[in-house]
Amino acid sequence: MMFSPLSSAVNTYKALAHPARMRILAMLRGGELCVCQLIAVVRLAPSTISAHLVELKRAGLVEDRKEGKWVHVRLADGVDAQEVLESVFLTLADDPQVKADLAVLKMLRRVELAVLTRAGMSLERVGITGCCPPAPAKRGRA
Amino acid sequence: MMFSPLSSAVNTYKALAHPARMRILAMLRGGELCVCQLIAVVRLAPSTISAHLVELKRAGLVEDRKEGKWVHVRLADGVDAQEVLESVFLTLADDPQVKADLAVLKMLRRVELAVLTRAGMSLERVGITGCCPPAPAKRGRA
DNA sequence: ACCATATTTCGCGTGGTGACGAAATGATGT
DNA sequence: ACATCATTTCGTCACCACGCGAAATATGGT
Repeated sequence: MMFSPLSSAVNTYKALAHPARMRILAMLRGGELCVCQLIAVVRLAPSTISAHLVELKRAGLVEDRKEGKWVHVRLADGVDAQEVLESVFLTLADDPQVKADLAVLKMLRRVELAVLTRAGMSLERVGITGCCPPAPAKRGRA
Repeated sequence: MMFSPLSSAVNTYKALAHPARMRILAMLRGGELCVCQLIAVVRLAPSTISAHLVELKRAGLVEDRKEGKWVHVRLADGVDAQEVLESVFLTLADDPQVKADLAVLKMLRRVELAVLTRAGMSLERVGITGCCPPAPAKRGRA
């Protein structure tokens, strides 16, 4: 499909205008990731993450690749996207949430995908604790 | 208010993710404009344009200034915005809609604001014709 | 003071977005 | 063939964005 520069720019910015999608892009900066890893870090339902990825693909910002049981996602290498993404990453570099994501990711990369998925994409269950909510902490003691 | 880099970036992109707002920004590139001029070119209800301007102000992309009966809008000079806007303008430079807007604007700048507003912000009524819909053309003859 | 008028605010209808869980899909491994 | 399991699609719900016209606000002219 052919779109005017205006509407394709609008589509790009629409895709960027959501925290979860920005976090995903920031994580992909470090290289290709499995969808299950994104689910684990962003902590949204698989169906929700999937929808966000559809949006990012529609905007031409990411591409995916099926490898066996898993789907791997990476930043698109189109010139169009590249430029926008660079400016995105500059502002995001010192965001606390993004930094936390990258820290978790560093640990997560050492966990086999099979282990992660068998744990239901739960970070806690693969030994990565206290990253986002320090614990469920049902309201009771400190 | 203080926002994290992530959420302020999201807010910025949300503000950019609408054709009318992008067109407004592209027009402001050429310098300060009266709200009534924006209404005339974009052809949306005054209340709608006003709402879009509120959005752009919230995102820190534009500032306004009241001069007598009229409100003048200009691009914000914050460093944050400046950088994003430049990349926006590059992609928008050869968009047909944006180019048409700028052409209309060139003519509009020679029309006094009082004349424009007394014409109900109608381009046709100030002698600028055939820019967007070649004519109402109620469906009947060619 | 009063009227005209440029812009904003308000209220409302309509359509789209984002969340989820349940069900479908498609590839693996037994 | 069949069971398993990662991911997507679908249906649903709540909410927000965006359009408008009517009413409110504020400024200038008479």
